[in-house]
Amino acid sequence: MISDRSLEVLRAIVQDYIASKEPVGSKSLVERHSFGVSAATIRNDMAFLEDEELIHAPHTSAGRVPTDKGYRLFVDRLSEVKPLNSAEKLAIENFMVGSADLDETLGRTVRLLSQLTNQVAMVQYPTLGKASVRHIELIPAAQTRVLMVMITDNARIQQHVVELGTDVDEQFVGELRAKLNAALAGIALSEVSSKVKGVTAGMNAEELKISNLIIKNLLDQVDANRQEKIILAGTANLAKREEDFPGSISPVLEAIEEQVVLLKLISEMQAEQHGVSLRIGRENTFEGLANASVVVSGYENQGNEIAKLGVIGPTRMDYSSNISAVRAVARYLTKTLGN
Amino acid sequence: MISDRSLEVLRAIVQDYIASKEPVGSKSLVERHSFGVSAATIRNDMAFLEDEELIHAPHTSAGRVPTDKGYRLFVDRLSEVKPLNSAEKLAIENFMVGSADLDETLGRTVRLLSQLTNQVAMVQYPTLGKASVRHIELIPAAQTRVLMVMITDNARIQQHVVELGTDVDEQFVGELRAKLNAALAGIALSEVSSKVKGVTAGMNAEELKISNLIIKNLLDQVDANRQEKIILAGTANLAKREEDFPGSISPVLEAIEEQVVLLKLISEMQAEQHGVSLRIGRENTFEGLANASVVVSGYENQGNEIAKLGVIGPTRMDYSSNISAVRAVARYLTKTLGN
DNA sequence: TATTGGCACTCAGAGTGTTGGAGTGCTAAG
DNA sequence: CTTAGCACTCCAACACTCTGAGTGCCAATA
Repeated sequence: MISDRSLEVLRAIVQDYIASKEPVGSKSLVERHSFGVSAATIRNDMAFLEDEELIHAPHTSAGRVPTDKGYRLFVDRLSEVKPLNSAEKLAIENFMVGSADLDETLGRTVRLLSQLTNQVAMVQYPTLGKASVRHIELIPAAQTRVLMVMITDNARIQQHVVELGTDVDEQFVGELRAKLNAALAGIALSEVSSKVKGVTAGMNAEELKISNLIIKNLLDQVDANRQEKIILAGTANLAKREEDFPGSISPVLEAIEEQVVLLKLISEMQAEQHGVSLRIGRENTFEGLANASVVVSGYENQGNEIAKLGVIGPTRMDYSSNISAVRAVARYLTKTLGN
Repeated sequence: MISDRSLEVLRAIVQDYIASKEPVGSKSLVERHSFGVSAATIRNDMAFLEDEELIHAPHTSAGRVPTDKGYRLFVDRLSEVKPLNSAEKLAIENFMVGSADLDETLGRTVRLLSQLTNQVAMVQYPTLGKASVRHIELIPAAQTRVLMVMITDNARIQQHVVELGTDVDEQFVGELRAKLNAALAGIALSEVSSKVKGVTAGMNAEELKISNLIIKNLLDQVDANRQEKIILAGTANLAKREEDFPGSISPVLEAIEEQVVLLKLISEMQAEQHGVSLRIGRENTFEGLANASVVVSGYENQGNEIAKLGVIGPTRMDYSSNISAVRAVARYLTKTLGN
């Protein structure tokens, strides 16, 4: 059983280490915090914490540093979420004012989050959710290809090229476009697959084949979150924190450059406490992020979580501030999308 | 007047320095190259080159390092464009095979270029060029806002939110949309501004006001290259080359993260020799890129340059290889777009 | 006049001691 | 359980030396 004082010691170590970036020893610990006991006692507690693998000594006769496990215990049980100060709140308000379309809103959001935390920020584009079809456009793009564009009423545009395998018959494509729009305009995305069936009535085999190709593609886009996308900001913050990443920052850069890695990472993270999800150091399955921590929160539209946003930084980060920043920005984004 | 041998010495210094990353001295120079003269003679030449500010000694009794001016002379007069080896050609072919829509093609291209050069690669999205309007969509996006989407027949989509200042009249927006499409579908972008005028005939003052707002926005999009966009790949390569950037890589990261900076940079660069444009070190007006060089080439569609692509790396980069890689990728992209 | 060998000089960087201080673990006493 | 005391460890900083690569200059030479 871990004593209460040991936990206090762990909290103190984490806090001091985050502040000073130096391993923290028993003596400076009793100086800076009022435990009411001597350094020797603290040392006993530290020995215990080390047995539990919550802290770790980089070498004999050095202070201690929290392990991933130590940080985890800290955020789960010892840290309070620091409320934003008024300057930060103001920054958020100002940043969001006058946002126009989705691209711009998300672009602003990701920059805001990176400025607020001084970390790398990421925002995932929303999934389609409850939107409905506004317009479908088919554009002959090459000899045998058609570009399909779907516009939804939540102002998103999805596009994809369909390879037909045969030459494009412009007139037929025009007819199909009209039929699709007649059948689907105003229809919720969730209803598209059922409503689309009637469209192919009365077609001959050749036409049917082409139509089915295009419709299949359309359906792919409707349910596909494969189209997901993440935008980043503040990559330069990594370089500034370079000393926080043992070895090099380049594996981290590589990881965040790979949309696939980020999407996988994000999708694995489900909200825990405070509506925020956290991965610390080696908890990230991806090797390149072994020295990084990820803070993620979902944001909503019409009451449903539609995507996530968050920050990536060194394991030695200020969890309290970052968690509260991520939460706050997620809330403001939810609010902005509500309008 | 610079003697031929001095130029040879400069070339040797640049080559050795790029290869070894160490300042190069007179002795190792005569060992590695057959000048047919002694080290003392080379030293005289080096003194001359230093007077001309083509090379520079980091400190007394160290070897010499090319200056920006030295690199410039090197690329302009001394270097040959290194043809790609067959492995590289193969890589390009394989990479481009099966590209589908524009997004994907450009995405592949930028990754290809970064792999080929081991530098940060960038690709600018094409300007609208000679495209024509395929479809215009107006979507009420909020109380007083309309999302305008323009689809062109070269498979590009531009969107923007228009703030009307008054509540959206859905029916009128629908009518306007129909009128715009009737007037503009199939019209070349260059013709849009003249053809659009008739649309507002017979409208009352209120309708006219709204229409003009939307039309103004439409025209903005037509001629605007402000909508331009650049995609990046291989940022992690910067971190790997960290020692090549005196100080820190973070100013460089900051610069390339700013689309505005990159766009300005690119727009200032007009093709020089070999169809490639080059900025070396402080030739970049942007301060953060003082230790970086930029290699850029345009790519074409239907015989017109529609946008640019290139790489960013340390001033001490292998110019020959990078120039040829940028050229080759630009050509292949041009070819791919031709299909 | 251009080239060369020789020479004295410089200096960064690597290697080696030396030292001080912060930190530890252990033990015996309170 | 806590504490003071003590012996021990080891990093970091500093000073010092040494070496090798490199330089500039000069007088001799072709």
